[in-house]
Amino acid sequence: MRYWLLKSEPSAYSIDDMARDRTTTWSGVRNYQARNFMRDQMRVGDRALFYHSNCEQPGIVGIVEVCKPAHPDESQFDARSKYYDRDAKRGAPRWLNVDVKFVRKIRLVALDELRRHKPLARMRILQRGNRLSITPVDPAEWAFIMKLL
DNA sequence: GCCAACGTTGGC
DNA sequence: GCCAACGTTGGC
Repeated sequence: MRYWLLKSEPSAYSIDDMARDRTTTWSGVRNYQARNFMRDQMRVGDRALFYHSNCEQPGIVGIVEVCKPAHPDESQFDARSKYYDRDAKRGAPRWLNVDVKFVRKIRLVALDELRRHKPLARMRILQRGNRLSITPVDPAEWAFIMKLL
């Protein structure tokens, strides 16, 4: 089993939305590296940190679990969606998504707190210029964060 | 709102 | 295949 970090802008989809919905389709990912993580490495049962980005208090706010493996992202076929991709075909979908289910909310572990912990220094989220919305989390990093809670 | 960093596009 | 231009991300 692997560990992940999933970014979401709370103005678009927050941990409270996740808690209300219980499960959600992680659609709208339009980056090949992130897609490949979902397609090639994410498995049902993998756990992920739910991270609020581009907001007043960026940081980790919850835990979710992969509950359905990668399948075609429906929004790529929807001409009215901002995620529409005219080059994507039903027979050859370009974009995939997994589904995730809510596990629990946690206290905010803010970005600046993460930065203060040496064992977390290599986390992708802390590297400058990081933009990937799905990143692997090392098991040791995961364990360290769980102890902070 | 600014702007650095990054991924993608497209002309050549 | 190179690389400049462009659009997006996301912390500040």
